[in-house]
Amino acid sequence: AISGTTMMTAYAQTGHVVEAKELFLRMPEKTSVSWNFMILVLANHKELARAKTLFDAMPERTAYSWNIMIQGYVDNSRFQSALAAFERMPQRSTASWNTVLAGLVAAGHLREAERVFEATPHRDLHAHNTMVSAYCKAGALHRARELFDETQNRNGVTWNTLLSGYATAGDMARTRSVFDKVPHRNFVCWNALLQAYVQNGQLSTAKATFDVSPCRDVASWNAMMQGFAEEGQLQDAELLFQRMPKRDVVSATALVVAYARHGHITQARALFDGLPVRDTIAWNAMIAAYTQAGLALDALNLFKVMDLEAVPLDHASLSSALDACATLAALREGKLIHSSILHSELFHSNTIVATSLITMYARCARLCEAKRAFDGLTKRD
RNA sequence: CACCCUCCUUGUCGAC
Repeated sequence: AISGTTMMTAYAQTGHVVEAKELFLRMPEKTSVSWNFMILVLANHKELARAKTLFDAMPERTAYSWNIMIQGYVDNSRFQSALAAFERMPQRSTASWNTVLAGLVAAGHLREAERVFEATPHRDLHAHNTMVSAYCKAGALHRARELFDETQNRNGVTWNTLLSGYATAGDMARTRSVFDKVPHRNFVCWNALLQAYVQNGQLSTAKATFDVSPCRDVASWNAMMQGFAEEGQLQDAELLFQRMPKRDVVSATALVVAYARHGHITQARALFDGLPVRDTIAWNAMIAAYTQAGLALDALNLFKVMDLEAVPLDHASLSSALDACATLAALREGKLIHSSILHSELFHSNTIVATSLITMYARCARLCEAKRAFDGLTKRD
């Protein structure tokens, strides 16, 4: 017999969240694994409030359960809640420390991250890798290198992190020398080198790397295609897209954006409509394409469809939609979006969304004033 | 004890 927990896991992994939920509720004896797993599913689907309710209702919370909640808060940029949970939990595992560390890094709090790193009882390889990555993101490559040198038992992630750090900083000499020293180059490593050349405008070297790479996957093809697109070589990008052995939603989104940037908005939309899988970023890209083409009404309409189809919104979706409202001076629509933001409680502390909200209200207010002034004028006449 | 949570590469947006 298949256990309920196994069945539930299978449902959730195939995207059948509702079925997983029902099964969980019907399970006569809920195991600790099933509780944790249900919380994980809810947290991953941005249903943090429900996850929290379940978390509170659990008979026995392990460090694992706490870690899921902390990660959920981090994913939703609720860093205060993450820290609060971290401080409240009875015993912290290494994963707890690492989750909080990664959360602080994601929030851009390097000093705090350093403090947590120092305080971590068991600083494992994950923690080291997270900090190397943090220094790279902050442009502190010297510190990244020092920590890299101090790190025992480096793995592929450690090497790849430093390599990408140099690449982002535009230091191709060090990027290359790190690459040459990597003990076992994996797919990420080769792709990181490829991307390094792409993002530093060395498309022909990128191409050469691509051609000799023993590790070519969909990410390699996508990176090359994006390189052509960014150089304005739309036809080459298109050709690559057609020749790719495998395409995913990333490939298609990149081409949608490329079409749009070249003014081919209809082609972009056709490609978008034909996608078998459309994630949040794909929708955002299409909406932004309309906005940037000055087609604010199309942008707003597509946003409404996105919302209707229950695609998870993020700060970029909301920001684009609000920008469209601003352009159209659509105060009513803007207010609707605003209230749904307040209702969802997901974007309260998001500065990007807040900025778009202010812009929208400012623009509408100005127009309203203008309209009032105009009305006043006609009445006088 | 094992399992499930934490780190690296490709697509959208990010306020002088």
